[in-house]
Amino acid sequence: MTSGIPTAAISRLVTYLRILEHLEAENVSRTSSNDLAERASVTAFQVRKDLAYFGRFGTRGMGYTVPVLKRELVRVLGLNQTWNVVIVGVGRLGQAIANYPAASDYQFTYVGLFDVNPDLIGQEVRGLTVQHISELPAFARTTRIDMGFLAVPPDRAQDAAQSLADAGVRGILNFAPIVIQPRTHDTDAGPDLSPEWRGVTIENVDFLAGMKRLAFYILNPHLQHIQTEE
Amino acid sequence: MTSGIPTAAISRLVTYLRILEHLEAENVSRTSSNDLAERASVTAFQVRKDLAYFGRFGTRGMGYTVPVLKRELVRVLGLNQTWNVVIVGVGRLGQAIANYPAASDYQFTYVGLFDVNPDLIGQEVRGLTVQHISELPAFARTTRIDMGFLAVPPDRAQDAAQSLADAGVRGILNFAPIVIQPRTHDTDAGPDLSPEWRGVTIENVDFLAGMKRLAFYILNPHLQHIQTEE
DNA sequence: CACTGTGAATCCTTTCACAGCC
DNA sequence: GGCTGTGAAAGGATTCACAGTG
Repeated sequence: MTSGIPTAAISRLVTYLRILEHLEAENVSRTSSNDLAERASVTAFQVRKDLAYFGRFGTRGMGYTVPVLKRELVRVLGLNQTWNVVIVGVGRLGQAIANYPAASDYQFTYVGLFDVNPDLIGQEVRGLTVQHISELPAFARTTRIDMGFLAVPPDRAQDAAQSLADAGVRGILNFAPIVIQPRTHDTDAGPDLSPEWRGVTIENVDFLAGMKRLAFYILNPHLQHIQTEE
Repeated sequence: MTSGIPTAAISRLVTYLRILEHLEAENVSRTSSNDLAERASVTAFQVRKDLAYFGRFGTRGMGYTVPVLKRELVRVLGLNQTWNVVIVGVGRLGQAIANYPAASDYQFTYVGLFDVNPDLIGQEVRGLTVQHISELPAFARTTRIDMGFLAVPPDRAQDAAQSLADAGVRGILNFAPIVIQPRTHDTDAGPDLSPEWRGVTIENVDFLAGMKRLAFYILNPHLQHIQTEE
């Protein structure tokens, strides 16, 4: 990371935000780097450093006020604006995601569901009609799509990812157990990203990988790390 | 990590293994650090270093033979032995996991499903009868449980994790959006893990966090990182 | 000659100690 | 006095250059 903010810090910010939501729900109005650290299973140094990357949100000698820090983290993470999401792949996993209660927190909105299975097309899932993936380009011309969630079988994931990139999404949350290859074209200065992949971010959520890592750490407790986030 | 193996290396080994399975399925018999690197979106240095933590699996001047390297990674990751898994939480997400096709690859076997919802108890899911979570201790006395997958709502996740630890699991794959707190008891040398949590590894698979990180990186493309694994 | 395996160098992340402020 | 914010130090992870070998 050239610009100084560790990617792990972003994961931790998400955790801090969740803790603040919890504290707010319990009407706790103040907290501290120590309190947050304990709840997040990190050190207080880490909490303060992570927050310091983005500003000064506390009061020395006092700590943090829950609603203020929460608001600031929401802003930093971009959760105070709308995000239009499509899901590609509406099998069991895609439906579980679509129906997951907290997933439409903040301004995330599912705007379209796509699949190739004729049995699914036309079905209603969470108030949306499943469309064939071939409808995605037309759909993208009428509706802004910010993110795509990819919950198709592994052998279809690369093509589906390409469809999402072609549709102009800015980010892909990939549930399939593959590494997505952004398409490249060759220039004389080596291969370069195709324009539809410029600035597209990919996050992987891969439980098969998680279960294999778990096997490894169970067998090798000496290099244990208590808790990992992919 | 005091002992020298970066945790990120383990994630990458899982990726290399997947690539090797893919190559084997296509009857490719040889590969190289360069080929693996390209497919995994990392550098060839990284591939060689990651493999070197565990042994010498290649031939200088030649590369790696696919079945050999695959077998070695399977062994390193502990996938050549049986793993008995229970799922706690058999809602939509738990069922999607139980039915995910590749999840019973290698020697992973689902041996029990648990929930608290009366509508689910007694139902068959993937050939197993859903039991009430209160049956878990008795079940654990008759069947060895290696891992627990935790797919319950966030407000039940801490208690369910405790039940899994009490049942003697060695690892928890946590799908709930919370940080699990291993129970501690206080000694004069500070707080210490309770015995049931000794050596228990936790891996988090959190798509809500993934979607929030995605929002952040879409908004901050200058600190982009192409692809992250939680 | 090609490609692996690896100590050394670099880079990044976390930890620390303390200055700054309420 | 207590707790945040931060430059500096320590610790890890990645990159590199090249020695080693079929």
